[in-house]
Amino acid sequence: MPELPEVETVRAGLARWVVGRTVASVEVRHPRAVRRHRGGGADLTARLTGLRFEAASRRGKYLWLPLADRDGSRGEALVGHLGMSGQLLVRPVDAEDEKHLHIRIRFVGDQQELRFVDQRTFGGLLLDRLVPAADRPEENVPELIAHIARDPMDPHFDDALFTARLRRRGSELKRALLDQSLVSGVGNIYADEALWRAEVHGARRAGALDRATVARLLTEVRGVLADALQAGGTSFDALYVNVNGESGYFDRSLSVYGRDGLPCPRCGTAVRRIAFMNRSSYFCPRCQHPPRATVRKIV
DNA sequence: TATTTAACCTGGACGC
DNA sequence: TGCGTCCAGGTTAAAT
Repeated sequence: MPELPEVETVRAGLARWVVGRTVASVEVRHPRAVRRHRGGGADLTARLTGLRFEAASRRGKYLWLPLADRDGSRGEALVGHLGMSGQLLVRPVDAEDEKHLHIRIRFVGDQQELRFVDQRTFGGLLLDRLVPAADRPEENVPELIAHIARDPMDPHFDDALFTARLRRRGSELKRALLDQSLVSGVGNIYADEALWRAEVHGARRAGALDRATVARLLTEVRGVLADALQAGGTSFDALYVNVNGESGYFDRSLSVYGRDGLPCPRCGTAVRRIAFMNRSSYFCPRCQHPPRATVRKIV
């Protein structure tokens, strides 16, 4: 499923294939794909047609394409989230429709079109107003995601601020890592991988971590994201904005995620799976010693 | 206010 | 083969 590295690969594809093009038509085929657009599909279609995409931006797992208005002024963007199974594909206009094709955008004088395809429809597109970023007013972000923190790959990510905010949290560490208002772009898979690399158990209290541990964790979060981004980049195909909405190309590099019962690559101890937040967490019980309460719960 | 839970959704895997 | 159940997980509204 798309996390930061996958979304960044999509953003790079959009920057190459979509930026500079003017929307000729929009077809919304599934209302759920535009459920977060206040005016619905007809409104999105009417307001987007005739506008030109100026850039391709990203924060965490959100993408947006700022629009040049008809009079040249800026103010809105097409915002997208891929959810768990969403794909943004650039396809020839005569290519067969995908089974779960929900939105089609055609461009003026172009034989390729942008398609939003999403099996589980957790993702979607909307048109949103751009507002100044809270920490850097010269930078615009869609209003919808103004509350989301920068991701650790962002050059303006503030390590000291993150450390301070994390250490004020009373919740478990993994829950904090998945909180997009604290740090964006980290999902269930890469949270588990980063925690394993840092040799920290996700059930530890965030507020109980010392600064050195937080620094080590942040380094490993960046490391796992960078590795995944590199893997995503190597599979990039020129025709598709993103070849693979299903996770896959980073699978070979996963150390604990999805490896219940298999040996930890570092110490050989069997990897454990526990239920957490209605999903699964994977960890090495030797490298990542659980806090006492968790030991009681999983034994 | 801060934190936690449940719901949304589809298709593959699995058990019977 | 067919049916029912479980599972995957990002986001957010609702509940605690």
